[in-house]
Amino acid sequence: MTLKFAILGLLAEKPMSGFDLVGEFSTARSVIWPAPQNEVYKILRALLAEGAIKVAERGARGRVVYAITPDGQKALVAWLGEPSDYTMRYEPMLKAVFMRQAPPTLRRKIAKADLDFAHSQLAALRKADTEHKRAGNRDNRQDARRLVILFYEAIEKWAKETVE
Amino acid sequence: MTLKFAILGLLAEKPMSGFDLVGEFSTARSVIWPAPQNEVYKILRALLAEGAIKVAERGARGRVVYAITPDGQKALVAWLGEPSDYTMRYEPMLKAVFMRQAPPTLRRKIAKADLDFAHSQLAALRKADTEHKRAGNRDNRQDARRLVILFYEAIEKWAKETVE
DNA sequence: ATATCACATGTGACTTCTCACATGTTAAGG
DNA sequence: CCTTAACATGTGAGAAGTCACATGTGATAT
Repeated sequence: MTLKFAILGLLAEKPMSGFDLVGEFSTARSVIWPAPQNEVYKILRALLAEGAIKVAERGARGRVVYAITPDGQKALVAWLGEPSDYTMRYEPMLKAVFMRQAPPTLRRKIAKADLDFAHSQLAALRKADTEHKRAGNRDNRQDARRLVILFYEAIEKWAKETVE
Repeated sequence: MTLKFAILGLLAEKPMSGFDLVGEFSTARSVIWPAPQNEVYKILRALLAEGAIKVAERGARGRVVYAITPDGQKALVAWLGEPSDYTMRYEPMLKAVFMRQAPPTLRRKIAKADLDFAHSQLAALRKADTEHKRAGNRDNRQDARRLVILFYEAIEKWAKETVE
């Protein structure tokens, strides 16, 4: 059900088509909550059926742009207000739990990979940050970007300690 | 498939029954990778079928204790060596992305809840840390605990900034 | 013109996950 | 003894997520 609200949240920011949404989930943002192309269209149909979104525009090549409805807005805020599920699924963290089962060389290799990934993400996030500031348009994602930056800095710190 | 290795990893630390494993996944550790009771038994049957684990002991009330086999050890290390999937599923982080869709009061409420949760987790983790140090037995989980502590400290920092 | 590629959505089979319920066994207390 | 609670595993239905493939359309470059 969480993915449903991820899609609804994106549509609350601006109207988009299924194709656009697939793009959102397959790039930088996919890191926070992944979604196969398939699911996106399925959920759009469901959201449409329950009246949370509506067809805003029909374009070329069968393109359908959806926009959030007032009902959808309400549903999104209601979800935000509900107590969160604090369980996490993050493979690198699970691997850390069992790392000691592997020889030191492998442990260092794993930490190195995590470090590289954290660096690439941090670079992208910081670039997005400065670009948003330069553009000066209001930025709905600043809270999240801050959180994700802190998150990868934590990974970075851990990985550095572990590589040594 | 990740859950399979979570179970295999736990059995690599010490032999356990399905019931024991269910307990592992429903307390502190569940926070890293959740598993319904149901799945645990199903995966145990699968692991047994592929020879990654074996029956180590049969106890009262139908209790079956499983232990990892050399093949299982190999499979675990092979999994550790594979490139990680860096996609994350963590609802609080997703909510942060769409937070600005909610009024400031609600935003503060969400951040407060995250802060409280981070605090409770940090307290538990630090307690486990000092206990392990006092006991002095070798600690397979120290890397992971360090990572999780850094993670919750990041959450804590973000939540504090956001509550203000 | 027409070939090619990016755009755009869809279907079906399969695995994993979740929820709810069902069943039998031993330990422990009154 | 006998009830109760914790121990221990299991089944089945349905939702959500994954993988691979299929289909059609419009832009653009040769």
